[in-house]
Amino acid sequence: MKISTKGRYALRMMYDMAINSSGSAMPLKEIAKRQNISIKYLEQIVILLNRAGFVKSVRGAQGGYLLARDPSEYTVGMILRLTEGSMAPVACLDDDVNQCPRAAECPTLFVWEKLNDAVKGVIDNVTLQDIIDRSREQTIEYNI
Amino acid sequence: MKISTKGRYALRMMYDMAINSSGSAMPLKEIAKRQNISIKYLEQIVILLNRAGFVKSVRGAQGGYLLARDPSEYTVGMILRLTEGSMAPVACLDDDVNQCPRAAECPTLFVWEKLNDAVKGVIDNVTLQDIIDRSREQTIEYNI
DNA sequence: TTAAAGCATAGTAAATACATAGGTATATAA
DNA sequence: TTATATACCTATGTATTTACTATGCTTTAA
Repeated sequence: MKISTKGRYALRMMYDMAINSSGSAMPLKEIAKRQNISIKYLEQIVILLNRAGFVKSVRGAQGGYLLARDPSEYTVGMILRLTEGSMAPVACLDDDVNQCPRAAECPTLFVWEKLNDAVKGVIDNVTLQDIIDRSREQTIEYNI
Repeated sequence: MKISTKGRYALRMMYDMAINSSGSAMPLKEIAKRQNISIKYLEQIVILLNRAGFVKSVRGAQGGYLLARDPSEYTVGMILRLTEGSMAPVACLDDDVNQCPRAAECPTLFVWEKLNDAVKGVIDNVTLQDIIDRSREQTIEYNI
């Protein structure tokens, strides 16, 4: 039940772009340095964000990445599902393909449904903007 | 973020013991047959439940396993944590050992804390008895 | 034209998931 | 007392996933 580095790094990367780039493209090299993550690994993760249209890429020298939308338009759930795959606790809640033939009699299904709802309740209601706001508050506390 | 077969099978095994054994020990062979799970795999899982005192074993012919306590005394969380390990979404919430040195400045920590609380809110508040009650209701619906 | 960036694909070591296999120990029933 | 049924224990195997690393190509601003 762990979230892998892929999802966590994607979130940190988008957070980093949001707070550090001001209109111009942010090269992965700098994100990798600030976040202390292998640039080569980030390259593989950002390609998912790019293909999904979550970030825009600028090729060539002085290039890099930019958020495609306002931070308030990305939920944590969007980013995690894209990178981690489904966030459902069991495969039978993923989609119709993995439907279990025993679902109707499954005595534990309601537990997984409750768990799924609880997870969704969090990840679909926290946005990148919320993370930014929260980190600003933390910084202020430190400056007192 | 998936729950593995180990945790799910442990839950099904304990549920099976609860509803099918009436005082006498239930052999794994029968549980394996009813639940359609490899008996050899169940053996490895039940050993965890046994060592933790969740079930009692009866050796020899006519032997098997019994729940050690009333179904209402087992939460889903107890069973999952025993078999799956920690249910926290990130390692830094597991224990003091995995504490991240950046925790104080971590912009995403509050998200993982909320997620952890949401998961705990479900798995620590659903008991084996709840699963039994719910499955009885389902059966009744079918008999209408 | 060159350097800095993104883009694409492959490789790899370690861990994890999901079992299977084969044997030993113990208790019951014939 | 012997056969059988069960728990118990340890090892092995295979596929997949995780978390990277490596190599090389393409694009573009300066």
